[in-house]
Amino acid sequence: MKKPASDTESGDAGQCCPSVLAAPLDSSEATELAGWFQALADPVRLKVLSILAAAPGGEVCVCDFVEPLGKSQPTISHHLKILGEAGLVQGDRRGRWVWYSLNRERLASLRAAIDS
Amino acid sequence: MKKPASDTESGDAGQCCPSVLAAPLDSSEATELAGWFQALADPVRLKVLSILAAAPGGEVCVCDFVEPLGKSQPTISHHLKILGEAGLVQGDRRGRWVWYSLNRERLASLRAAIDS
DNA sequence: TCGATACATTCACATTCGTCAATACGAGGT
DNA sequence: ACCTCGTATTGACGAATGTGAATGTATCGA
Repeated sequence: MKKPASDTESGDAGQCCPSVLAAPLDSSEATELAGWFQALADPVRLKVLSILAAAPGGEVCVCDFVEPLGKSQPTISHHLKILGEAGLVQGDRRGRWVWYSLNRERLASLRAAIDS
Repeated sequence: MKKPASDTESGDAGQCCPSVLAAPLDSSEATELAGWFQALADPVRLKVLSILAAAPGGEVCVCDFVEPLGKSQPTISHHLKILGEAGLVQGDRRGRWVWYSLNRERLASLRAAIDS
């Protein structure tokens, strides 16, 4: 009822990504952020990220995901595509193999989005 | 790889919540984390959190979500339930109204889970 | 007690998602 | 050329999700 209407874009000057806790999100920002979090909302994809984070060279080829994840190769390829579209991982083809690596900047963006 | 690990209680002994980037997640940890992120994977729920974060007293009653979210009251109640089950918000009944507030500790846990 | 108000629950529906079998694509190796 | 291996895509299926109409449950005021 009596909303003080104290919102406004207080200090949102050109930040890197929408923040949940800054000001009321508009629809496009909320949808974009939700898409990124949706990429994290699956145990298989979280395992992919953790395996990538723990990999010595920071890179893991697709074939090395199959056994620890216990999923079929098409399923893993599907999840890698989703993570790639979310900007969380990127693949690099070398010969017959594709090596995936973590995009820690995007992960930091997501962390900043829920920063208090 | 080697990071200063300057965060506060991040001794990996008895940490507060699973971390994506620590070690390869086991299935139960991955499922729990995925459930929390899934609560964030919807634009309506992100808007709920942002409205709560911007509320002057830190509390918003359900009726005040209806207009800014543009969804039906049952739909909003549904989303509040999901956020509550994820531990991200909590409701307090006062008379005919229920005031919801943000659980910033849980949000901090999620932030820590993707901390690099 | 009755009616009105605020919120939660149930139900039904359309859409999306995760999964795998089958298949296609692409890059060596012979 | 072929064939093999690693990866991506397609198609189909069941399961989960977001939504609102209808209904249920409390709480307050008259």
